Amino acid sequence: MHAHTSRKTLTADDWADAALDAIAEGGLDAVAVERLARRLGVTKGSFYWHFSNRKALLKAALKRWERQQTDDVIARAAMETDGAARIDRLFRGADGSKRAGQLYLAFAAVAKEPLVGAVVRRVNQRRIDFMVENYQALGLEAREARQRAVLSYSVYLGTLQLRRDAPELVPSGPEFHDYMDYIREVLIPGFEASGERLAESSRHSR
Amino acid sequence: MHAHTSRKTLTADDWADAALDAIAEGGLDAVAVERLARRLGVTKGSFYWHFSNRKALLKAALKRWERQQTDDVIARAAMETDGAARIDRLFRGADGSKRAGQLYLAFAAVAKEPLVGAVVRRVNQRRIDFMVENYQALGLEAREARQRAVLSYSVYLGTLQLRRDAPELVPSGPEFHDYMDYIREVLIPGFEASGERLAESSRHSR
DNA sequence: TCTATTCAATACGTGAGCGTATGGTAACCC
DNA sequence: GGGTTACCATACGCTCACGTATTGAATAGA
Repeated sequence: MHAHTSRKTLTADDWADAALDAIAEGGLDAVAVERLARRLGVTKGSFYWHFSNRKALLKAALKRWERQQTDDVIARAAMETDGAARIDRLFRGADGSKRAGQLYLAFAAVAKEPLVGAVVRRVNQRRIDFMVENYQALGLEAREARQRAVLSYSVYLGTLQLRRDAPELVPSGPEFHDYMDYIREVLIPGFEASGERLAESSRHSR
Repeated sequence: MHAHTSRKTLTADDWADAALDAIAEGGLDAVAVERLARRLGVTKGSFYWHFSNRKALLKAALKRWERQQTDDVIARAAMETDGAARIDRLFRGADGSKRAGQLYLAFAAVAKEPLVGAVVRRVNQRRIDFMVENYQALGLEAREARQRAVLSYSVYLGTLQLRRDAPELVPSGPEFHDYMDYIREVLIPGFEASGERLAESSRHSR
């Protein structure tokens, strides 16, 4: 179950990953040296050899997280050919990795700490910039591309939040695809629901 | 500056309000008995007379918050005549009270605590239900009304989050009204931008 | 084999926060 | 005015977490 049975000696990255896991599950407070040590099957003695203090661990964890959530995610999405598919891919990511969402929310919750806040701002910045590019690639001029990007990203964040705080409220199961189609229809210009089963909806003329 | 100069003796509600203030500013961890006491100009002795323990204070604070964020907010929005105006009002509320937003995010961040989580779920439930009613009042049938309600509420939450974590990214100043009009146009069926100044936008045909 | 380096265990000191116990002081009641 | 009640202060013990200091063991290199 635990990973500490594989290698016999720990690295700084092992600690950083453990910190990220802890944050995802229990928030920033869960990053407690002794608790992580127990989790890794060692004691504090190990930790203070790899890091000078708790803050250094946080920096390392934040660094890893930032890379994963910008370069990596964007690189993966950039593999799609057109802007619409990229936007769609980012949205699917929201549903996909639960850990990623938990991590963002946990970090964002303590964005008041300057160390964390700076990284959170950069992550948001890069994500939205990427969104803007995608919308521009779809033919929108700068101003509207930015509006749509911000709105889309807000939907992303809000869905993340709602799925965590009240999962029973967000459509799932058979209604899930309908809901996703509706979102795409609203947020992706030129998108039309495949099945066209939203007969009387989407036009409010009643 | 502080309010403790007005009355000479504290009440349980004073403590609950102080707790809510602390949560809004510093998260749940900021609810520390001794710190609140200093803030109120007294010592722990006072606290443990009004409450049996910290948990009891949290319960009281949550109770107050739940009422404020459901009954009160909804009652105020219900004063509007039609559904569109009500939805619009709820969105304005997001921009209005900063404290309310901070409070929601702070509570939601610790929704894992059963005590908090139950309340957060109820608050979300009632808000979304109210949204659904409004969309139904606009002529949408149940299924689509729910989809739109969830999406709108997600936008609400996401904007809240984004305004806190990266305020420079969300349109403000002169662009703010344009952005709000865009949001309304997307989320409120039958809405058309008043000034019609979105000449070449809002139709992606370029 | 001897030794330096790497990694970890143990023991200790400090501070913050919770909760308890007990004492103090006004106001009010009779 | 003596006593009860409401409200608060002070002092104490406990736990948890951070960080330091010191010791221990394994491994690699010479």
